[in-house]
Amino acid sequence: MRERSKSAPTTPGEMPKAYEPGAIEPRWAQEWVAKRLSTPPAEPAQPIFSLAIPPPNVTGSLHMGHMLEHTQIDALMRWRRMQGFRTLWLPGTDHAGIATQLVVERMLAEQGIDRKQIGREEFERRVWEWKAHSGDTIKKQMIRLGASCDWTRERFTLEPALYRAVIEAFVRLYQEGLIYRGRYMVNWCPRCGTALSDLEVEHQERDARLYFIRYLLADGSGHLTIATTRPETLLGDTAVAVHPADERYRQFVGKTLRLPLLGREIPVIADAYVDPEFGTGAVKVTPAHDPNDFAVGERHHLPKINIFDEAARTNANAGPYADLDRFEARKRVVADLEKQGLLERIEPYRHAVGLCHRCKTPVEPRVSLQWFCKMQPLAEPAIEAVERGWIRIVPENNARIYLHWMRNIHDWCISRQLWWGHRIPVWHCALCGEMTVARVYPAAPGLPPPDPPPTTCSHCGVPRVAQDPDVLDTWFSSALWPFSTLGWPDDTPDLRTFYPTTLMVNGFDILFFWDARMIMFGLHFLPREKPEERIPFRTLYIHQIVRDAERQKMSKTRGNVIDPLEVTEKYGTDAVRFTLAVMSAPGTDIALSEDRMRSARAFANKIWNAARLLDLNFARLPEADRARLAAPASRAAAPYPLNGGLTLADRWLFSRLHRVTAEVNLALEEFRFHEASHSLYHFFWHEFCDWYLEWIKPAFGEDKASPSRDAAWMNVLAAFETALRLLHPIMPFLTEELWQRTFAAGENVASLALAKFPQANPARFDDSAEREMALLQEAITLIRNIRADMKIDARHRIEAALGSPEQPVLELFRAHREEIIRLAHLSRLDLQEGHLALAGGVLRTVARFDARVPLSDTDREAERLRLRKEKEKLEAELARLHTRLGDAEFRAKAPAHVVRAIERRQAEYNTQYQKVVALLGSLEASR
RNA sequence: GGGCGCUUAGCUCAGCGGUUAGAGCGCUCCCCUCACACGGGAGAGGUCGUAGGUUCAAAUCCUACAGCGCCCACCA
Repeated sequence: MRERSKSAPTTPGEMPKAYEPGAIEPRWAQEWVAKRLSTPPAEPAQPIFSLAIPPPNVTGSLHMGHMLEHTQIDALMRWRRMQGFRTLWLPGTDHAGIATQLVVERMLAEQGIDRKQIGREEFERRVWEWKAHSGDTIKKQMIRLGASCDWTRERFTLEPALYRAVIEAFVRLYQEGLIYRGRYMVNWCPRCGTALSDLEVEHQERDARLYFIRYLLADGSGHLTIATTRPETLLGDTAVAVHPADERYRQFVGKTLRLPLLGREIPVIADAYVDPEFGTGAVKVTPAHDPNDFAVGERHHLPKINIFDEAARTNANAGPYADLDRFEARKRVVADLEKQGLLERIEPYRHAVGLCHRCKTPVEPRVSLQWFCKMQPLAEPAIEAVERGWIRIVPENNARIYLHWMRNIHDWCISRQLWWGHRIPVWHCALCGEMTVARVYPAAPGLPPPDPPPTTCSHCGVPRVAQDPDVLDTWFSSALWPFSTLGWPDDTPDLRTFYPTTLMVNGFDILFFWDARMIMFGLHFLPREKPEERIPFRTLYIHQIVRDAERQKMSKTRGNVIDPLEVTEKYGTDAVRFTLAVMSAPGTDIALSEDRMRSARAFANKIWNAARLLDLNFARLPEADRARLAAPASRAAAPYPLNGGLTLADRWLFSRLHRVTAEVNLALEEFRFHEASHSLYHFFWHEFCDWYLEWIKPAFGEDKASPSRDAAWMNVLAAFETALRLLHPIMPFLTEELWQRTFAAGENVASLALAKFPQANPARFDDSAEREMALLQEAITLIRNIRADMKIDARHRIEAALGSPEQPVLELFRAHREEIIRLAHLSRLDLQEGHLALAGGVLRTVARFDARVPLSDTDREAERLRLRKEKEKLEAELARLHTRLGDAEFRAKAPAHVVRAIERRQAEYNTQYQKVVALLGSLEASR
């Protein structure tokens, strides 16, 4: 049934010494795609786990932020898929209107080409060219990362089907009266030549100046001084405003001022918007170039004088200052004011400047004709969906941020004066000025035919209509993504099966841009009875922000991106994935460091070599034994008992394995990738490799067939294979390679990616095995400790003695004498009942036993100092515990188990303390 | 102006009410022991930003302060 990989090494005993990701990872990446492992199977009955990718912008290639996002999504996808969910990770890309247009414009600029020279059609053709290139790069990167997407369902926001969804959404909202067109003040980017939404304006604190300018009264009876940060806009002033209750200026209200430089007469008006505390308490009013002044102008019916063109250069209204850049105009205006003695003073002033989110040009508020989407009616259900828990937001404090924003939402400017995007499907009549709406989109097979573009006005019938030149904000199409990609507006099987999607994963930076709007549009457009079935996703998980070494945010426009392919090639995909996962603690940022990647690479290598150790020994077994021991049936039987009972090491290992399994499952449930990774790292390296493999080496090294050899092999292979499964969601390549090599034969799945994810069995938790193993480890460590402190050559075997007054402890040591001898590198081990005497050696003592190494030339002084220190520490600790236990309130109020634990500890410390005192005594006596 | 977050070992960060506070890297000492020097073994290193408070008990909860960062916002 399954098809064994031809490329995987098949001969045991031939593994390279080090893990070579470059030779292994690309092979599996290709094979997973070729075999379509990530296309959800057809059976409809299974539980669904679906996610629509946050479509990367086709502005270039993927950066580390994407890699973090994709690593987390992929880990969850693989985990759920292995758990038997019918998973769909739907991939795709975003046309990213303004961002992509900017990239192509910059590219053309390098060739000295302006987009206006080549025209709209040719420009769009060039952008499509670029899109093909960028989209291809992105897909390759994702495949290389191992992203388990269903590539048969790949989407792009500007492809015909999604174009159609956008047009459908627009037309419906328009017909419902939720989309309107009007002349309002909007944020305008003079470089991009387009309107922006409020969200696309980035505020940045900057040092600026506050100019105090005199406006003379027309009757020559005096002057008013105003303060402004933008003196050049006085060219468009149509009033000066003061607060109605401001005594200082009461006499001025209603009088006429002469506008400096231009001499135009303007009134002094009273408006409560003015803050008497700021500046001089008098404000120049420029209704065409400031949002507040715009509102004042509306209230007072002031004329709006526009002094700038689309590129924020002064126009004819600026009189002698016409045809200047806005900053040049400022210089000239200030210089002339100074010359005329109208500039009182300049103060340094720090304030926020609005910048274009994409190109960082200072935004110019501008009155223009734009399209808007009414938000309040859409926001109400979106608030309810989160308040009532239909959508869970993780980490949950993001829900508060979301709700706060939603409750204060403003209408959304959705039109952009760009060429790259979905054209607004509205035709304007040259004669009557009315609008004609039509469902026009690119025709394609499988789609209903679009409306023909209107040729006559639907109102007056005159054949002089032209399509609105604007395109839609790129986030308009993004807002439809979770359902447009599944076939909406048609009621497709995919939409019925996978919507609402189970999960959305993205960064905080697009919570408002995207998540909020998906929720609003999903709730609005899905033709389903219950609102909880209309939501676009059931859980929204907000991931960390990846920063560079200087803790700067990584972003395409900032240009400080680390190419994921570069580090992937250097350290291996799995190592980078593990690094990202292990640093993914919720609510924190990730300052990516190469140190961590190196350590993750070492981890991969460690696992590789654990496999190699098994492989080398396994290779010596007869082939029939190998087939039998590695067979799925053998692993299913593990842990395999020997002579009716498991060895301590196996009880311990499987106890730990099941606990780690529980930890990993729980951590992934809660998006705690760092906990899952830590558990796996610690288990694999420090428990499985450092202790377990060392412990059992002699057993599985046996050549001769025996029940003990078989038991050892079955157990170690089963544990190792389970651990590979556990690690697969985070390190898919390494685990797949190792699994295919040893375990795939006889399995009915083609890949580890389709194998079953382990489930913890609490019956395997074995406290006594863990306690006993801890005692043995403590004994071995204690002897190694003496060796290291006494500078005993690591190659030299020595004698040692262990003594304990407790029979069970001695029994344990006796039963594992061989392991202690081997792991502490001894030539001989004596076991004695009771405490050990110093007897001319070095004696170390812990609560339940003593260890002694006979030595003639020990450094007694150093040993004495060490003991002194230990004694002091114990005294301090005992004093603390004594006070604690002497506190009646503590005994009365603390839970019984806490009191008992402290009493136990006190008893242990006491024993220890007495032994240390005695030891110190004998050391000093023999001095 | 609001809102949110951070301050724990030299560095980067976990832990967020109950044993002697952890990890990775770095550092010190020993070892190329037949899986791995991307390794093994053993260590050193922290009064958990400051000051109060709550509690039997506080890195962990509360308050204030200091420093750092982010988001939102129409005071020119």
